[in-house]
Amino acid sequence: MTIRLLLADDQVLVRQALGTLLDLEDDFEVVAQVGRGDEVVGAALECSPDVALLDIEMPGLDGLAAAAVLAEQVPGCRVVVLTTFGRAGYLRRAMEAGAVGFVVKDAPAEALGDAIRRVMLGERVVDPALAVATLAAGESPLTARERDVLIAARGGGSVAEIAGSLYLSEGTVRNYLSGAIAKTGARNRMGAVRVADDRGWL
Amino acid sequence: MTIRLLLADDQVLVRQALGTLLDLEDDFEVVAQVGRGDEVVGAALECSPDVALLDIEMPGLDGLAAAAVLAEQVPGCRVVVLTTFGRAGYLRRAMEAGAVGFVVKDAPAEALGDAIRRVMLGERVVDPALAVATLAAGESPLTARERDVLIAARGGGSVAEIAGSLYLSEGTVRNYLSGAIAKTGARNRMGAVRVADDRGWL
DNA sequence: ACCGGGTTCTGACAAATGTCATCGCGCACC
DNA sequence: GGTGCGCGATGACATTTGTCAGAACCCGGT
Repeated sequence: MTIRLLLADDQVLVRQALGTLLDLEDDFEVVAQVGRGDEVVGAALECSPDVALLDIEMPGLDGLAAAAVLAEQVPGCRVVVLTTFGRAGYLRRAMEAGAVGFVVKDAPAEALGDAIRRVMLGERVVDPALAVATLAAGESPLTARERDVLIAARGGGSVAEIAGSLYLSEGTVRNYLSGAIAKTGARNRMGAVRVADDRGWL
Repeated sequence: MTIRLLLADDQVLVRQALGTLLDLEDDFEVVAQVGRGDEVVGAALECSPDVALLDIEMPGLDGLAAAAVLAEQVPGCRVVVLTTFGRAGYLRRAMEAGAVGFVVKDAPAEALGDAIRRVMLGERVVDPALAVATLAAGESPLTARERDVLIAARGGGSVAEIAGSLYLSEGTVRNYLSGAIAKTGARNRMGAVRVADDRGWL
């Protein structure tokens, strides 16, 4: 009895390579391949895969959002997030989105097959080192607005531009920025953006 | 007669998948796989591949630097750069480093095989759209020092920290930063870093 | 009804950043 | 030998950031 797989990754070359690799295994069958997050659900409804392998960085809809929709609309399909970056926040958000597995592209190929087979047995599969890092990063101490401001600041704009895009006064933006800088332990905006981003707080 | 390939990519999963994909073709044989830039030359000397496929983002030594060393020390080996990002500056730097091919991971799998076969015939292979973008981005207008300062600024440090790490006075750093901001058309440090980075000027 | 916390604003202040003019030094090019 | 350009520095200045206190509002909990 073969395990039916859906593969979502925006890099065609990587997706095809991964597809061939997995198809070589006797118990795997890649039944759908998509290159955009917003095509995931449609393909899953059509092909009813057992496991969906989702990259995070994708156009249209990111893999985490796609996982959330998938968990809701196609409950029979287990989600394994497969990503380049073993960033702490990604893991937490993946779990919150209903994923049951999390594999980094740095892992050896057997680890992927292994993970797929184990989630089919009902297990949750996560790299232990990454799990520790995630716990260490902890919950975000940022308020919703501080988060918004940091996201807007990521683009590199001035306080005036951030204020404009969020319809806030400049003083308010400076206040939130100040709070975010304090909470992240950084010494300026750039540092705060980097820290918060790394920890997955954005 | 098979074409001998060396494959360099730090993401094990991607590398293995790509390896299997290429090995399935009758006229390809993957004779070496490495995960770090500084292992490329050693492996090439040992296995004498016809074509080296190099990712750019790698630990140790980046793919562009590896390409340069390879072109010098193993002249019989053609270099094809294989990267995630079709960023303008990468292409130029790859060409300067002696690469004869440039393939984006967004391309379909046949494009890669095609590129390999064509470089073996002595052709140079580059995605035309990317070539245009590269020409549009133009040569870097930054002086060597402006570039250094921007690179140091990328980490998010203050002027004092940048000055310290480059052994310059703070005023000088501010001057270079100012010049870089003007030349990139940005309105502050963050913007300048982003623009210059995107255009491959760093 | 009261308290606490998040949101939004203002005003004031210090520190960091960006701009500009100007100087001397060395190197390459004509 | 002069000219131009990049490097490195200084000083002065305007602007932008970051910090802090205070005040008003809304909302949820006790």
